Amino acid sequence: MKDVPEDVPRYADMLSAMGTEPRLRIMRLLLAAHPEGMIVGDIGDELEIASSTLSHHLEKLKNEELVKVRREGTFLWYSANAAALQELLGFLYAECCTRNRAIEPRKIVAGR
Amino acid sequence: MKDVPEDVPRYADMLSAMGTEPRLRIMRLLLAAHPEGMIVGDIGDELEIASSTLSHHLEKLKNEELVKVRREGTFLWYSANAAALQELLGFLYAECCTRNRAIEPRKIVAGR
DNA sequence: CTATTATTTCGATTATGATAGAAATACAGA
DNA sequence: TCTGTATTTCTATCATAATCGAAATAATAG
Repeated sequence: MKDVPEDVPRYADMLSAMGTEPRLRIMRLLLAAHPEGMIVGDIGDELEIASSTLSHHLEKLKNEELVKVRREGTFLWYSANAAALQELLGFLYAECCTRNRAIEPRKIVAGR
Repeated sequence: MKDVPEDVPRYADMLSAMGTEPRLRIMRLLLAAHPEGMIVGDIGDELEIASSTLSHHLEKLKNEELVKVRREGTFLWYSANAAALQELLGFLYAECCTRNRAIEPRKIVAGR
């Protein structure tokens, strides 16, 4: 398992995209509604975010591949990209403890 | 399992703290060196970060409880806070799919 | 106390991001 | 085509963050 330094900026951007209160709320909401997701208007209603601001946040999450979009008529359905999230967590722990094997990576990753 | 909206800002700050290239590199380095961690000077040498800049980044990671510090003589040893990371991941997925149980949360969390 | 090394704080500059109102675009239906 | 609703883009403002050199502090050894 080698280091992949070229991926660091990409994963940093993903973390950063989730690193604000409104966007983290959006991600949690979409995860709760996984896998169908929600339409933009309902997200905005539930989180009370102005439409232009919400659009800006959704664009960022989309750019970082944290959410996916599909159109259905006049509605856009946004949903969490579970595979990308999984990748991100894998990357974070990829080298865990490689300099000292006292603790198993799974022990940290797996959680409850 | 209830929603805990008051925790959102805290976890957003944790994600944001890891959401820059230099700090994500620091976290990965400290995870690789887990659980002893590394001294500031060695982190700076390995990542080629100016000492004042590095200090700034370490302070932020420490404020968000992502790293722990202990002093040993004139050296400061920084190490990853594995428990805090675990909490963060747990929070992210806490409500996964609660609006539709088609997918098991573990399936997304567990990874390889 | 002095010298030396490790680390942080100060101060200033530059860049990036969050926000939202108003205007523009996309789609569906009559 | 005209209308109404959903969503995005435009434009501007304000706040926060990254960076680093220089000076300051912390700890140890002599």
